[in-house]
Amino acid sequence: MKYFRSRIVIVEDNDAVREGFALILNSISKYYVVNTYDNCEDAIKCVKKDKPEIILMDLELPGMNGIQGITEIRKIMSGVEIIVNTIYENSDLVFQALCAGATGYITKNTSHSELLNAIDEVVNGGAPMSSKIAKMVVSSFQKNPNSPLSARETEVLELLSQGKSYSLIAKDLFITKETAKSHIKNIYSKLQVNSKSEAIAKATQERLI
Amino acid sequence: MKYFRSRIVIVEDNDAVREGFALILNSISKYYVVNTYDNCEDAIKCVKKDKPEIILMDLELPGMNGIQGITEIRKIMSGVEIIVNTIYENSDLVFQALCAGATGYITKNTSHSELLNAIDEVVNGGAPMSSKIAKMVVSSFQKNPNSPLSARETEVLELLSQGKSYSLIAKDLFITKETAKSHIKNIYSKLQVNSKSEAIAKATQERLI
DNA sequence: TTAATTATCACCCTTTTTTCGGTATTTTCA
DNA sequence: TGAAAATACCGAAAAAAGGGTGATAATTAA
Repeated sequence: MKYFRSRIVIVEDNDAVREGFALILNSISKYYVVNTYDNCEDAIKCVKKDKPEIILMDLELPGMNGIQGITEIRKIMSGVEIIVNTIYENSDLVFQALCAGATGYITKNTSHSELLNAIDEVVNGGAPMSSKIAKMVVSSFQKNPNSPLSARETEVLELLSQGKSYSLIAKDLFITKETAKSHIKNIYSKLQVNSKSEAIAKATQERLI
Repeated sequence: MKYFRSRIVIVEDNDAVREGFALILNSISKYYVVNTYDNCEDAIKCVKKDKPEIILMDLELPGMNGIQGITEIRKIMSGVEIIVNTIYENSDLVFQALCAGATGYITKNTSHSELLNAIDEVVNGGAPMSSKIAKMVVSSFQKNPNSPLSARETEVLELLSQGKSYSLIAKDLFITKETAKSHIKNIYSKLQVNSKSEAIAKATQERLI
């Protein structure tokens, strides 16, 4: 049981939506809307004074965009939980927001009660997001099943990505350095790259490892 | 609206739990439990015949473990949705399961109705998981705020991880190749590594980039 | 407000590693 | 019975790593 109201800041450029959220949240005893902003810049300036536990944040804002905003706010208050609330359900944006430090990502077609649930989830250490977003996030972990590489080559690539040299890879796989070299040459030609780090970059992008 | 019952397979070694699930699911018109197994090996053998859309899978099983099981099943039926249902809420296991191809991960303290919700979520293209798991997954995207590297060094490391050579990095940052080299040397000493790919591996592990 | 430290930039030389271009045998599997 | 994969070797050229040095700006600590 929480004894204090959760301090919430809202960053949202649509006046009606922003004021609406504030009204709803303030009507519930466990929440307390400290401040609301229609742009990131002002929110960043005041975040130290506002000391919110949770920030409800739109991404499409005039001036600084939401992703940069999240990054900046995180630099100032690393502990704050940021829930993105946007109309966009674009995979790049989702990953950018999460990487920048968002805890949750919910789209604007969700109902008010779901928004309240999302806030509760965050308070309880969760990471609220729509099913579709969750699926995208989970998919990003999964290997590409159509790898052009053979099993052995994948094994070699795995070791490469662990930072191992030719000699170490050879030792690990009980083959000669020259053989490791051969495998790597084939990997490069299949992935159309010509260095270890390029191979790792491509393999990571295409989730071959 | 779905017109056909979702074909479900259950892999769970506890007889009571397994039969319980099957009974509950079969009592609901939109589900149909094709088969149940108390081990991975048998499930793998029959997955082609069973043609499930969804597999409900325990991880602690006699014989082959659940992670390997997921990998094998995915090789045979790449489209099947696998929901892990286990008592363990260990981060390594979660990531291993997701990487191996699990779509959802729910722990065994969730109620039956939540389990049913999870199945529905999967049917509708979602990725069900508990708040705590979701938070772990989301956290895995977020940068480590306590990086030992300077801003410039992080920039260089970012380019390194994109597979760029010394000369390309220098060109991108409008510095000489020798300066890029200096930065890289410093990065190596701070991360205690001695090659590009080791640096990338360490940076990825510690989420410095 | 200094003094000290850190960050950024830049150069040189040597050694090691990697890359590129080949060739070639054996094993495995469809 | 082929084709692909895995194994192994060689030499030249290019890139990276290891060891230094040093200047200037910026930031932090005393």
